[in-house]
Amino acid sequence: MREEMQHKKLPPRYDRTCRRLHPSESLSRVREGESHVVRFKTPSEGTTTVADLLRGPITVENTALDDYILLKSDGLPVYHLAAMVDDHLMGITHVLRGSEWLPTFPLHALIFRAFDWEEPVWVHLSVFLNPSGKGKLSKRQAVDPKSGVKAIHVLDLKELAYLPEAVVNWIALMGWSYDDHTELFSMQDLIEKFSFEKLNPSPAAVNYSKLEHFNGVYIRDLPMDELVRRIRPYFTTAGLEAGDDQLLAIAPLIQERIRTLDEAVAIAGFFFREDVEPDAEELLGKNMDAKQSAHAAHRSHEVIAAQSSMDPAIIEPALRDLAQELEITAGQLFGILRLAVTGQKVSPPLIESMEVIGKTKVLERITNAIELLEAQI
RNA sequence: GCCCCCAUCGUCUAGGGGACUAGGACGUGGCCCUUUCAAGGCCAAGACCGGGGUUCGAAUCCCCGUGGGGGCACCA
Repeated sequence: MREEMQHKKLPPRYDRTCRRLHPSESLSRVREGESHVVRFKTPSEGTTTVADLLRGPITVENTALDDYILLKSDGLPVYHLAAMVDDHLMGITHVLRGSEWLPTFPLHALIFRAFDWEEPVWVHLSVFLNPSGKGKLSKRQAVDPKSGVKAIHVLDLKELAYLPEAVVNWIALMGWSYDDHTELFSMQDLIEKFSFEKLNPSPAAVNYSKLEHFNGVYIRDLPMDELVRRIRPYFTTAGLEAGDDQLLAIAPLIQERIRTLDEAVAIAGFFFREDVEPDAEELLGKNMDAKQSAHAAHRSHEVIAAQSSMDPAIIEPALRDLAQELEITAGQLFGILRLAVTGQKVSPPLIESMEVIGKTKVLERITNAIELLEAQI
């Protein structure tokens, strides 16, 4: 069968001009070099029923179907033909694909039937929608915090410092569930527990906050040395020289505080910087003025300097005693020291952090803070 | 416009005629713990899209609306 050159305005479908040509005429016109394509001779009446594992039988009027092109005028097959032949030749038993393929599903089944091939089991999965639930999640969508859209490509997700196991778990639970309460699945669990019956045919909006949650769960579940291995690259990228011993020391301090791996640098970068630069105003203790704060810092310096070790079991009681002596709360005192030592208002546990940083550097940083405070008096 | 698919808390979902006062998770709010932030514990608010049927009985089955999604190439 071949197609005449026609230039109708937006024909909804092929008008079947050449459908009734005798094969011998088609053949001779092809031999004369006439441009042609090969189409599927779709039944002109009746209905076609195809079966999807999740959606049951789907019936369409054959009149709604076109005589689809199978071989293009350049002789190459279109996807519809090529993929079906390929699947058959490879002995594919189950075809799992996105529901956007539903409209061409009848054609695909018809091709199998025309060849008298055994049809595979067809499963049309639900599509992922944007976080807003409006529109299909675009594969090419770039990271866009405004719309809540980040990325869906695994490489992008990795770039965003998500753990592969968290991503797997997250995606597995979109459009599929195991029961009414189990949420954590390793790849091995999924291999064992996955079943077609529990697949959900309705579209699902992606929920990145749930990915964050899973990521936190998996980070907390990591053995310490593994956590070190995973966060190390982010320190390197940030230009911070972090030894494994040091990273191993801080890992327990940050493990339950980070939701993505790159946050390790933001929360713990101060461990590896030569100096910290606390904001002078933030250095003030809660409800305290510069003079009181400077005095507290000064006394802390003396107390810490006097200790034989940076062991938290020794430092913490000493500092608590000091707070009592200064008639301020431990929270007030720790607040000042936190800024002084870490340069941050939010940090890993202070006393433990000081131990990792070491006495010399801690005292240096406190001295620096005292200067900043005294300048404000 | 035409065709197809889908429809339970804001989101992901459990549910497949009575077990539903509709369960879990994320998120949100509150409380506890606490040197900050987290983590953890406890509590709370929060849904069966609407209307008709079927049935002794519907979140569950059927129909019609409505809404959402997808597709209408000599791309894949």
